[in-house]
Amino acid sequence: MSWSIVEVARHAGVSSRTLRHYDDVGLVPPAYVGANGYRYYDEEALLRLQEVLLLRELGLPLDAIRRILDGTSDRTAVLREHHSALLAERDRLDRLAATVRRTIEMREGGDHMGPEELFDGFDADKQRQYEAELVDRFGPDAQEKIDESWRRVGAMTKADAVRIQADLAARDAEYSALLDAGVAPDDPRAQQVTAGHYAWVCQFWTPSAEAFAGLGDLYVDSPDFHARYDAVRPGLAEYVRDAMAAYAIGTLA
Amino acid sequence: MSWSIVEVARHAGVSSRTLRHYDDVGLVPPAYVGANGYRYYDEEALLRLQEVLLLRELGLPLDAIRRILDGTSDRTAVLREHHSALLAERDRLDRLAATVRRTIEMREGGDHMGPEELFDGFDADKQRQYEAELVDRFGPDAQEKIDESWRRVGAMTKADAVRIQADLAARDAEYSALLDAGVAPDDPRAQQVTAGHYAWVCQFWTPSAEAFAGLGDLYVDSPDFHARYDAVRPGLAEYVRDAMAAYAIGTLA
DNA sequence: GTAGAGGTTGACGTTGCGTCAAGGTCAACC
DNA sequence: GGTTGACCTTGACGCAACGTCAACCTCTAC
Repeated sequence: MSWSIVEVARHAGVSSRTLRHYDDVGLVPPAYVGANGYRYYDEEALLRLQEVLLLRELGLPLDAIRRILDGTSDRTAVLREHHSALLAERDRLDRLAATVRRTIEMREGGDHMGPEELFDGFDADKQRQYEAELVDRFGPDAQEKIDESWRRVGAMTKADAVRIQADLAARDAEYSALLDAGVAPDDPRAQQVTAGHYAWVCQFWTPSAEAFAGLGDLYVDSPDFHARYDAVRPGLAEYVRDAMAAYAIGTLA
Repeated sequence: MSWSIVEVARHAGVSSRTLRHYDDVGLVPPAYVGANGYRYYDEEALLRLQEVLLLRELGLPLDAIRRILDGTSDRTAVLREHHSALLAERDRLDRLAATVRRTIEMREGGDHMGPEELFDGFDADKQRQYEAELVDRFGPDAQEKIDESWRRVGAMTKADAVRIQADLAARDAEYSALLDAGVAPDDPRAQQVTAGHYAWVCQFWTPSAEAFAGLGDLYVDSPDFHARYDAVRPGLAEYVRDAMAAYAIGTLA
């Protein structure tokens, strides 16, 4: 016995378009094509279709389904791999949802402060930008560092912020004086200031050597950071970057 | 100051193809196009790009990003909605992973039995097919019922299975006799048999009226079930379906 | 013959690019 | 000026799994 495409589609709960697609890709061919050009399906084809629909329901791609049904892949192995992929994707979405939630909370404000309040003129969105840049540059590990910095910042008070800002301003001045005096960025005097700078950053997160040097790059590459340093003194962003790079190589590595 | 597309791409960590795409869709236009036809980006364009990349990192579609940046959508509202969608998708993947895991376990066997052992000639894959069909027909709520049936079946013994199979065979014979005697499916005599049938099904799961009638449909629509009933007596599948439908309307609804 | 349901092929669309072809532009170097 | 290699353009096809639509043929009942 055989059925037309619309009969099969109705019975199987799919569209005739889907069935034609499956025929086109060789996944579920009809039993035969009539003289009228119509597709007719028999019971064997229906059973194969049921198998396909079941596996598709599990989220497997059509190509994987074909390999299973044609016996070129082991069904259990494919399902295991798929299971792992599903768990990984679920975890990724979980983390992403947490990131979005935190972004929402940042925008709505709260009692605790964020690092943006430690940098004049920066807002939550820009901070997010720099975090994304860090992750882009150093890979997903950087996200852990960023999360760590949020925890530390979350524990700070306004008084802490005032002290940290004063500390930052003082270091700007120190770097600027060294630049004026023609002290090379890798000179011990400059490196002493950079050690303080490093300690300052460690209030938020503990960068590796590479990350610390990368942070210096960010000061130069980012228009906001660059403008901020140049407002203190032209060329300061590059100077600080070079001092940080030297410190990363000479002390942190 | 302005930068060429490759300079921007390198700095931002995206491809020039991406930048051209963003220009094409009006999301991040360059500051100007030179006489040579090249795109040049200024700081404003870079900042907009950073915003785009940040929001894309959060998983937002480009169209949503555009609406946010153009001020036609409220950023927080969009993020809230996106957050909900992410959680929903995460949950869906979680459930799907659990289904896949269970499918794997079924294929690897175990000590406990499945309903397929209660229906001669059915195997794990076909059972999965029918579960998928039930979910398709009645929505995700059916999955809970299926899960419930697995728990009940898991607690059964082989002796239970023998009794249940004998019970099933007896009911087949009863339905067949009624059909032979020309008793209408909604006749009280037939409905009495169907009451027993319903109780039989309730050993596995407790169907709603709609689901019970749907199960009857499944007996007719599914080639395997249909063949099984027809092996007892031609036309029996339809008869049972009609009896079940009458019982669903007259007693369960 | 007509009307309506059913069926075909062909083609475009979806989202966000990756890849490639063909050809022009730029800058450094000889 | 010519050459080379990097850079840049537009145009186009591909990806995965169909949904949608147009144009036209087929089937069945009236």
